[in-house]
Amino acid sequence: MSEDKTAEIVLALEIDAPALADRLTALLSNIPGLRLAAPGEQAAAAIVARDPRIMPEDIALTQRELDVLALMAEGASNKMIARQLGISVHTVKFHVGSLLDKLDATGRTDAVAHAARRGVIEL
Amino acid sequence: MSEDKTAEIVLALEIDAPALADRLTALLSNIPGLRLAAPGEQAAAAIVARDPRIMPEDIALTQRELDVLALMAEGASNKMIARQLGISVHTVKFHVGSLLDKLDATGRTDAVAHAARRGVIEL
DNA sequence: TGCGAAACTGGCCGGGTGGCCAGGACTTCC
DNA sequence: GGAAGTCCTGGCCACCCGGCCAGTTTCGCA
Repeated sequence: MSEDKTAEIVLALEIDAPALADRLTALLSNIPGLRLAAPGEQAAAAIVARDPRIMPEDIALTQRELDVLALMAEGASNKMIARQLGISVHTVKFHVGSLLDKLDATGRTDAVAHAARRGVIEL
Repeated sequence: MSEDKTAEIVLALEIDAPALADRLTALLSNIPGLRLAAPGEQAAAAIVARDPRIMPEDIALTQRELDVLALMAEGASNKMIARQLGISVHTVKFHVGSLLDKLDATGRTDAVAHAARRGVIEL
């Protein structure tokens, strides 16, 4: 398990589109210090698709809503969020309500999942 | 804006670890046909971390717990999960309780976030 | 064959959540 | 001077959630 810091970087290629995958394979196969992972092999990093359609502009969320959303993603309750932001629980619930509406979610768990899916927040 | 089929492939580098990011930047910055994306720029693909330590083998979750977890990630309530799996709400709550325990979460939202973070589920 | 672990179900209850109503203060834009 | 948008607060209430108690069956293993 010698972790030589000059060891090759193993990169996994996780792209479905054959055309793009082929070109990346060709481009990356002859780089000293870099190696593409064999199927199933553990890799330090992976190349994944970035479909632009997934993120149609950050959905109009206000700063306060983003604050609340971030704390929701940490599993914080309304009470904890209120304490953290220095506002009342009622106001938190107000913002959560707006979030559920804007994110088209049925509950706070769904809201966090939706937000994470479209890159509004990072888990 | 001609979409030449030999156009550069734009690759986003989404790696937190500075050391790895730097090495990848150095390795990938002089490859004809490949270009690293500027911050915020739309990319065809992205390089993301694949740290094995993050996933210490799928944490011992039973099949039933995985079923419940998947539905939780969809924002389903205990009642909906019960209906979906054909079991009672009490049993759902039992599994949710085990999930909270095993995932070290304070609530269902936190559980889904934790599970997504360590790759147990895919959002 | 006995024993424990896992899965399933139930009742109960305190507290959390989300939806509804209402109001006020502030800034920005027309 | 409005009008619109954001942010903040309160009360009320049905429902959901998570934790507690208890029990059952089923399974694999020693």
